[in-house]
Amino acid sequence: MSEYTSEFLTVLSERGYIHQVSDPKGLDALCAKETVTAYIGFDCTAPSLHVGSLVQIMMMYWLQQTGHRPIALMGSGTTRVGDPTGKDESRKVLSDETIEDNKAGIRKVFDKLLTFGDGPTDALMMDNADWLLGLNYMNFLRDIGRHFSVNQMIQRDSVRLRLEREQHLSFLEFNYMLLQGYDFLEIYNRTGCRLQMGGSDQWSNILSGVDLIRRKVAVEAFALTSPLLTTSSGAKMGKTADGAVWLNEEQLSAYDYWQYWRNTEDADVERFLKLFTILPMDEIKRLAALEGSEINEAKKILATEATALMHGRNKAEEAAETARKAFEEGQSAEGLPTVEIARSGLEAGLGVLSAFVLAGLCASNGDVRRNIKGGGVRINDAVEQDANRQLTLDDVTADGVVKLSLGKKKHVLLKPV
RNA sequence: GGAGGAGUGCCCGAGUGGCUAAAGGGGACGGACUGUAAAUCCGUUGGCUAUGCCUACGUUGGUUCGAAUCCAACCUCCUCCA
Repeated sequence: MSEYTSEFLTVLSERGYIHQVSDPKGLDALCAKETVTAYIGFDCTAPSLHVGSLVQIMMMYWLQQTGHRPIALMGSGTTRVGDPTGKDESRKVLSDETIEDNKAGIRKVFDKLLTFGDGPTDALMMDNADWLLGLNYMNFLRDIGRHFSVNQMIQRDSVRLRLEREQHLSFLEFNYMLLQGYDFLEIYNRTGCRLQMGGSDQWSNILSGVDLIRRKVAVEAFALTSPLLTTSSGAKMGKTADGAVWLNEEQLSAYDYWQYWRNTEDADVERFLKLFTILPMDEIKRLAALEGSEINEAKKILATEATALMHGRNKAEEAAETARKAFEEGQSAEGLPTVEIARSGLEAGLGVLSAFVLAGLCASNGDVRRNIKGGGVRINDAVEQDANRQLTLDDVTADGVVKLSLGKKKHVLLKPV
């Protein structure tokens, strides 16, 4: 199934976005014939999406680029229920207000990559709260529930595995596929959308919508999932020491975002170039052919291109330049993350411990002490071994800052104001 | 409704009266080696106004000189039966 005729599926396929498609030939024919509307759902559990969702976002980008219409579905309705799919039972109950705030933050990402509007291929933003919150249980059971076969539902991997291992499965979880299926039907009715995409873990939920649409309105709908991404050494994408790699600049600076991609493992470079940049394929092949330390060139391009998509070309170039100065010339370039402190505080003397905590480099004074002991703490590029060292105005460099470093990669400039 | 089991640090998981800020593993962070990579090796991994003090083993109370460890009640989760 590697040969597609439609531009959309060809691009997705050669760039590695496709894990499973419900009816490859049928979908391919549809995409080649007409403007297809497709949607992906996002829950509003955090104020920003992170790189874990980036594959899905990029699929929407390519959908629009190849002449189709994407719909970003905000799952603020399902978020109010709480997605039970995660194994952690300790999920917070989010207030309506928080969910609305989160939704606002998440929308920003889509504005960067998709063109919204009323044209035939302009993207749409929808919210399942609009139809889920007012749902009447009896009506839902009668109109939607009747079309779901429990016999089939328990065949789904997500359910079957739980049952086979005699693990608990709540009725709420069991219902989740109905809700998501209903979303698909509702969106089809409103927009004629016939394709739902998502991560591979969403496969069975998407199929339930495909089935529902067939039963309810006798139309063939399609499911397309992307592979679950891990790094070559098996770690989940998007997790770092400080938490998730957020897409919004309020949560993660463009510089840090650039650094995240710059530190990609060798083995992932080609895959990530295809998935997370929009560079042409022959350019990617050229970069992927680099070996040894030359791979670093490919990583820099990956970082700059990926950052440009999220934060704009200027911010990406700045981040690249800052990194070049900091790492290749050893200067304390201006673009490094900067924390402002009161000049009076420095005059009085500021302890190293406090300084590193203040700068956000360490979690606690003890954390700083440990790193001092381990030789990982530097002030203005000089290793500091005295935990009682006081920073004063004498430590301010010609650039008007004090450069604090933790390890070789993390730098923060303290700027007295 | 009945019977049984479980809740330990970021996660998994030992511990069943003092030697326990709590084995071991994972993860993470720092160091060495490199290419701001991987692998490997070494170190660290509750907080503080720090030779001491405080907080911590689901919650609350109790027994005890002393409890993560014993007792009681409660909460939560799980399994089986109905």
